[in-house]
Amino acid sequence: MNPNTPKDAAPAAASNFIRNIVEEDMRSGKWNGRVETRFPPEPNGYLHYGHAKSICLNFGLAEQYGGVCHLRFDDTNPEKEEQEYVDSIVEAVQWLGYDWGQHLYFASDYFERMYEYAEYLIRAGKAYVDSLSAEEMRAYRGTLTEAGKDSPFRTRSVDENLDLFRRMRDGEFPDGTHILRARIDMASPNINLRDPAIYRIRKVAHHRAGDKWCVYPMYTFAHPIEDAIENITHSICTLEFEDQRPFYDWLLDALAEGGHFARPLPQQIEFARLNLTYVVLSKRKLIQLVDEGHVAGWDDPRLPTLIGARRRGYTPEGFRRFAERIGVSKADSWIDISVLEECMREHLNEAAERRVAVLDPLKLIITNYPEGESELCQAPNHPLKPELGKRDMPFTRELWIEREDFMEAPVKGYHRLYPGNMARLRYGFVIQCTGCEKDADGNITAVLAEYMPDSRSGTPGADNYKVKGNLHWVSAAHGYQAEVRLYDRLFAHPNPGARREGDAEGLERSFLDDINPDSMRVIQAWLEPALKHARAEERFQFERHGYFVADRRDSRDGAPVFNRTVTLKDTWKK
RNA sequence: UGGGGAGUCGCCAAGUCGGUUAAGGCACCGGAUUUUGAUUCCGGCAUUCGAGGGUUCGAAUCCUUCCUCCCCAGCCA
Repeated sequence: MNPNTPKDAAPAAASNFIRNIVEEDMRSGKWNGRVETRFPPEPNGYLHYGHAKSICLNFGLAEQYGGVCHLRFDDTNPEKEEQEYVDSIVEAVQWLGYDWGQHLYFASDYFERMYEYAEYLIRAGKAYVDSLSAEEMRAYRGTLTEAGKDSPFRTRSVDENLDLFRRMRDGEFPDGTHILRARIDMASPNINLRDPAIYRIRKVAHHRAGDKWCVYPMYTFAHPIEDAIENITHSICTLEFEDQRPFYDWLLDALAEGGHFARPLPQQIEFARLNLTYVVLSKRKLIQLVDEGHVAGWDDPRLPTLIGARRRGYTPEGFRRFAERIGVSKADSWIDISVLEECMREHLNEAAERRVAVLDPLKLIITNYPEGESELCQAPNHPLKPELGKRDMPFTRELWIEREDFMEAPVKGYHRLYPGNMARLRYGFVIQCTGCEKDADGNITAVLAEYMPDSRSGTPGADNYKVKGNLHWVSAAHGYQAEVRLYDRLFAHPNPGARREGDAEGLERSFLDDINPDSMRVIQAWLEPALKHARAEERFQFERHGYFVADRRDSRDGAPVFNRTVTLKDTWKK
């Protein structure tokens, strides 16, 4: 086995409570070995890192147990949903590498059946049309500690309810005048069971159904039905829906009793949503960041959207690795963003070819190297994969090196360039620093050094010199300048907008106050010639710096623009 | 003060129908290799499971009291 193969290249699936449920169902034969899950986004926004966890969970489960996972759009609220979001979601899930096959569904395609089920509920005495106003309904609902009371319309006859509901559908009433409610228990300690609303009048065109409907089902009513229609076995959602599970079961049970669905019925299972430090994931905050121009758009590489992550250079494999690493449970937890970053590094370390870039250039003059001459040095494209070959890097008298690779007065432990010290120019020669040049203000303008002609990498003499320092370089005569964007975390605080110790009483913080002013630095870097031909979205490790990707929007043929995905780990404390 | 959840190492997280030393990962700390101060490799890292009481030969696992945190009163999802 290749010693460089990461130990978790093919990680054994760790046990978690959802896998346990599925495995128990497999053992008991509850579903005859079938596993069918679904990722059910509402098309009212862009997918973010939190969705990635859910996508990996649902599709991953299907993948692991030989089942299928549906991509289903929960488009029951025409006022918020748009086709644009459907398209972006499809693209994002595909980008993550998941395939739903033929199983692309829309809740709106079930509207007819949902309507029929609603009528069935009315006929079964399990639903009624209420004509209270929204405010009255709220008042009748009671509070967390007080029971609610029955609406005066709760006792309407089946015929009257049916008549009213049909007229709601036919558009006879304005929005908000009537509503269909499940008839359960206004005194239930679970507020979600106090006759929840299941169908409302909304005279709005739907992005797919057009003008066909003026009554739309509520999530509470629609979701269980969608699951049942699609024969979902395990309906996985986040914790805040836990209180709704009794209604989920009540509804499907009622429909099963009426012969509309066969048992066993889908099982709702809740898990804790993702919380990440240094990141905001709430839809409202993301919209604000975009609308107020704090970032350049929904695909800004600093945004935690999947479309942003893609531009940033994050990889689908990295997200999958991340999902597996953080696990699934019901405990509220905060994952440090560095875990995600490390997952990206791990994948990129395997996947990305190496290149050289000088981000903060300082001239290095090899005083004993002839002017006007050059020779080719060979640099491996990937140290872990020799089969990827090597490329040429021209070596000349004048080179660009990193400004931080020289110190006139070195600090303790520094082992790069300083007067008298030897270091290796990676893939080139060992040099000995002889001094530096300065301008009138004392700024260092060039480093001077002599090279050891017999120390060339790859030759027998290369090992004659034992040096600790190893620096990268680009020939001043052959390299070229290009735009590189150095991205960093969007927020400078782990919990943006949260109160801090020592905050004055009553001080209100906004997450916007915690925006990192250095979240993006645009520089002109010196790049090695081979980088000129990078294709959009091609990823590289810029040696000793980090991972970079050719921007998919702004790169041009022969002129790629690079985005920094994530830095390399650096145990040398500056 | 109603209901529903959750509390196991710095961060995640197994284990929860009681049974020898409380999985694993990440982080961290060594040490080895290394032409990336990267990677890789080896080693270390909870007498303790939110707290107290109890049952038991034996408890993170059972009982009990308490504490903390999260969610629910949209005609949103």
